[in-house]
Amino acid sequence: MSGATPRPPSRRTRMSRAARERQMLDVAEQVFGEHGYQAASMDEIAERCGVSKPMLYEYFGSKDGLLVACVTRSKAELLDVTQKAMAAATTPEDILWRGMVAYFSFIDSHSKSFAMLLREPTAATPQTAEAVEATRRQQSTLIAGVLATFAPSAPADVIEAYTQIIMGASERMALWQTSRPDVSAEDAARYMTDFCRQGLSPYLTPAPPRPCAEAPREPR
Amino acid sequence: MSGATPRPPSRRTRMSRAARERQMLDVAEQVFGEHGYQAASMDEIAERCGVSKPMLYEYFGSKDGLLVACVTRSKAELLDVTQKAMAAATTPEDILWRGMVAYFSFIDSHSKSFAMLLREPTAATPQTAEAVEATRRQQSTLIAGVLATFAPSAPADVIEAYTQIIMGASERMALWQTSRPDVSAEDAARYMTDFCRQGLSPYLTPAPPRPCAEAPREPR
DNA sequence: CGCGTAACCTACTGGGAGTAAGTTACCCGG
DNA sequence: CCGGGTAACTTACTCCCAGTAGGTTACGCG
Repeated sequence: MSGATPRPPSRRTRMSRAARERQMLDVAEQVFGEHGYQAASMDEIAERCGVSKPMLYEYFGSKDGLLVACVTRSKAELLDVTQKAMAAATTPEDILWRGMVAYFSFIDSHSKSFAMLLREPTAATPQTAEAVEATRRQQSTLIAGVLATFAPSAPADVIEAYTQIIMGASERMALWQTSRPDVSAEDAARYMTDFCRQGLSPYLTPAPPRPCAEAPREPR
Repeated sequence: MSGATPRPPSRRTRMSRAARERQMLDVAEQVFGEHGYQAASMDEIAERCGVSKPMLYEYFGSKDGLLVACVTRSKAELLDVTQKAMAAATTPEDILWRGMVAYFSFIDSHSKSFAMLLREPTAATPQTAEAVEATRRQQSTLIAGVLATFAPSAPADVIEAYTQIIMGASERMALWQTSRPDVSAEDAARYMTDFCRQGLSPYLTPAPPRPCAEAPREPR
């Protein structure tokens, strides 16, 4: 590697497409994370790559395409991490626990950029929204699978609803965790698994004024 | 156009500031809801108001300011609706139930624009993010209050975490509900309250392989 | 009736997304 | 070593839209 010396100025290093794309995704993820999608400019991303703007368009088509590519890469990484974590589990509860820890750890390490993804989905075109939604679907499938194992007696609509609940709760929890440095990924995972397992019941008063007959009825 | 306009040419009605502002907010809420924040153009909003763009800037300062004003108005409305609903309740469970129904009903009726708010928070400036976050804080306060009543024995960190969980779950549930016409606001509320009350425990297998000693530990 | 002011306008600037068309460096077969 | 083909890269634009400067009209009111 004679010319691979890390010198930013003067000498422009010409890169292979694959390498340049990877670098662009790294830079884009960072810039999007710093300013948010809308405020990030393609010129800035190009400049930080040491390259001119049309290259970005050559490789990713549009600003939106660049975001989609970032999302897609993260999605793959997240899926990989969570699946690997869950594969090591034995009981359903353990699956849930390990999955949650993996999820919160992942977001913890990618916090800035991933928080952006969670809050800024529909940036411009439906394309982006679709990519983010695809990530959710992927996670949903995973969760729904766990739920089905966890609760084989639950009807489909309840599984679906609870999957959504868990998705939303996890995302909010992740966002909250990034703003609370004293809350570790394990803490977040524990809150989630505890809540999923029993809800509020551990804290209910021992003699609750809860006539089950007239309460908003049981899940059918 | 060839003069086929349904309204007479001199119809340019001059309005009081208050009335015009209200109209602008109505139109903006609709346009933002239709296209999303980023894709919505100030020119279109102005045109639909039958007014020119600088008027919008005169009254709201910026595109962002307009969004913030929309959010603020919706926030007040939502708070009003949920508080009124909860005031009529008797037991803590009833509070939760009524609050949830009110929340989902509100979003159901404002679906397009409110879904936009839920998914598109950090549009441009921190100002907008702040306004949306303020709405969340308001709701969080409400929820945390209910939780404290519901579960007086729960420690503060659990209350905080569970509040976030419920917030996130509700938002996701609301989004899901808008895409599922067969799910009513009451259905959504029922899923939520059931999950909050007991989590997954009703569906757990009667003889669960759950050694509590090594399981991710209980909420402290 | 005229005068102050608030509602409203036309016509512009500026910045960033996206593009057309040209230039340079690297690889590879003679 | 040498051309030439192609992939990496550039300059220099266009267009669209947020935001603005400054002027114009209509309404209330003394």
